[in-house]
Amino acid sequence: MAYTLLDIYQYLLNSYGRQAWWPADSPFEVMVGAMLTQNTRWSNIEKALDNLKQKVNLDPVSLLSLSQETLEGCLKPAGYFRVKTQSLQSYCHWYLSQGGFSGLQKLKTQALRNVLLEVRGIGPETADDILLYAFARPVFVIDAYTRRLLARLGIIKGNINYEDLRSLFESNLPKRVDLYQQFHALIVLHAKQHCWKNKPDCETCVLVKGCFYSGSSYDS
DNA sequence: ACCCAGGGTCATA
DNA sequence: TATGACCATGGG
Repeated sequence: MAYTLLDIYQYLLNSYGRQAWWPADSPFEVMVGAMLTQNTRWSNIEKALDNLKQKVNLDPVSLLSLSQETLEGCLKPAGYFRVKTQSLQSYCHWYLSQGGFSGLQKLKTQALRNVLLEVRGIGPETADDILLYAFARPVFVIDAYTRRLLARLGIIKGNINYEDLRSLFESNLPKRVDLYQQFHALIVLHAKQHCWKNKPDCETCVLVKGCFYSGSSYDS
């Protein structure tokens, strides 16, 4: 590959600087945000989080004290509000049954990942968001932007599966939480800054000349 | 009016 | 294992 993953990281870091990710007041809020943001803009999730905070403290016991209707009402701006209400309630029950944050923090990363994936509504990316940004584990988060960027750079084929791409990152980078947190944040920022649908040209982007990887041509 | 967003589940072949 | 339908709101 022309670029190593570290090259890409250095370029992004030099271009944008360090990012403050994930915005949240607590690890539990990170988890809630991770579940809500599935296939949805963060601005929508902020509205839902505000609705929740206006009713209760953002902790599992308080969330479970809300009726189904009330919770759905709060989550409405987040989209898929019925699905996400179910997922969030399942998560809260599971979280408490596992002894909360301190109980879960005792598990090794692989074990924690496995039990996370058993929760309704948590797939690989959401699990890895939670592992990396709430539990501070060295797990690389793969999303659509990550896949498109690497496909655009010719490093991977667009249809590489999640686990293969994750292991590509984790086996070619130092296993450092801070690095993983920054890298993922920078990839998302870069995609939004330069590779938007309406501005396919990005002369300031040295990494990908004429970069335009928001379209579907690199999805397959 | 259309497109899509920081995915996941389930049914089908 | 892989593809497709479905979930739903809000911003461009």
